[in-house]
Amino acid sequence: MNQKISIYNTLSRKKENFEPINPLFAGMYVCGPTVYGDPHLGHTRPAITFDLIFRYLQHVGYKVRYVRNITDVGHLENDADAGEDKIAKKARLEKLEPMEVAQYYTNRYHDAMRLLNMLPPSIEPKASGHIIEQMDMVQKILDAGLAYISNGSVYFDVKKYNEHHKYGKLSGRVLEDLYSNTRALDGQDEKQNPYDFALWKKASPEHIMRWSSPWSDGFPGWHLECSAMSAKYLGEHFDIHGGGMDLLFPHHESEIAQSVAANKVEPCKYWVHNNMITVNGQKMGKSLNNFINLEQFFNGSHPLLEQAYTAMTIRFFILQAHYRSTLDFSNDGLQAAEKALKRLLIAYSLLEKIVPAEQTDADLAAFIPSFSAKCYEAMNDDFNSPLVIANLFDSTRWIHGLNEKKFNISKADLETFTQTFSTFMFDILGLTNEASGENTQTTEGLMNLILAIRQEAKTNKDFATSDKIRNELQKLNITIKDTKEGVSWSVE
RNA sequence: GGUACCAUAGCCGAGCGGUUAGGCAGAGGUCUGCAAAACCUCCCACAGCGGUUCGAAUCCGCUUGGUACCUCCA
Repeated sequence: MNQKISIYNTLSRKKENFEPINPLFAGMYVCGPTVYGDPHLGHTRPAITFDLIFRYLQHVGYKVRYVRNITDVGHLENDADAGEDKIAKKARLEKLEPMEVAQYYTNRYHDAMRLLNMLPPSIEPKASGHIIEQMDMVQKILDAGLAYISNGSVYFDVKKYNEHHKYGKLSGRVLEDLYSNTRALDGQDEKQNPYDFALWKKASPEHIMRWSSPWSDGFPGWHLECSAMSAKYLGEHFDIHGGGMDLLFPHHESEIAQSVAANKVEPCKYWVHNNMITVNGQKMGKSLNNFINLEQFFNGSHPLLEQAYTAMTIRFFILQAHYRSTLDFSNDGLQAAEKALKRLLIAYSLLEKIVPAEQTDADLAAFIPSFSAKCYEAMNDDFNSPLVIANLFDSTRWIHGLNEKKFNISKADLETFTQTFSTFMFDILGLTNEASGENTQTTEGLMNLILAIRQEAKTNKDFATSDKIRNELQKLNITIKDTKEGVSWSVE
């Protein structure tokens, strides 16, 4: 690898050098969505964060296996015994097969991810397809003596585990505090201690998602799927485990405990957590009922939205903040992102049209390698996408200078410049020009005809006609701009 | 209450001990029949109080304010 990446590890609360377990290969597991509702803005944060990491690791030469699960069983709506599976509940409400619900929302999720230009993960395993692996893991933990059976359910024995390991090492908690701070919930009589968590839950008669097991007809517990599936596809010890900060405790903490109990090894080397998207300073979340669906962004239908925002605007908006910072939703912020992205895209289209000269001016010749170096430096420093964007903006000054023929650039340097810009903008940040490619030959021909007529009117100083054409086209969301180089048009 | 973390110009948002972040908005200008857009220039902030240091937005302590997790959550 020609780049040294430093990555913030939640486990050590420090940036560490990224050194994968197997040189040249990188394994990354990310907690995916529970498919019981439409994807909302909150879902895009981890998706974009780990898409960025995936893209960058690949770019610098790692062979990356990126695993992101689909949770279609097992997440309880409330507390243990009184709880009902989220998918099952939705299925009951909508009178659908549970798998129909899961499939529907999985499709919706995929559609949104595609629009946001996410690369698909290498493997996207479903919890429901890995019941056997999860049962095996339960048995291993039972065999290790770190779980107990209670009324058909299997619970992880946190207290016993803690005798030889440290439960709470990831989230910085100590067991004694957990004990005194755990709320008294209903139906905890099955547990020996309130902080124990379920590995297998016996299904109540009305529970429609259930599988046979040695312990009971039931379903796997909250945290088990990620442990089982990551081990299956990435090995018992892999490189990166990612997810939202809200999953730190108890989800990831429990994953560590389960994996250590079952496999005698911690699941991963680097824990990476993205921060939350907030609305008016508060976390955007399903449970707080303050989330905005992605579809609502795309059509502008949510009351908090002043307008519709494209997928790329959202992607850019998110990339403009570092993944470990909270990001507050605002119309101002999104509108700023929309304009800023447009400027970068315009700059790139200008860059593509630059005609090279014999030689490159000295200042520019110095800039081009430093531009590339700074972009790599930013990405190497814990994937600092806002800094990459700042560097792209710095380069636009040179692009405009070239466009106005203030500088000269050689063919080779122009290629390097274009390559650097395009690599970071499109390959690594994963931005795209949504508008391009929409215009058919017919449209192109029609527009050329209309603009020729308008130009004729202008030449004849018939501004009434030329303005009429411009205004009427504007009503069709086609914007005409008279520039020095000629007339340009674009569809909004 | 416990645990983690944050506080940067009108707004968003980098910064990790010493020289410009960047974007949006705003002001001036260039271009233009007029628009619009674009481009150029300008706008120098770090919650408060102490401390460490030759030097602190950056390290330490305290205070204030805020967030997340401790129950499903991206």
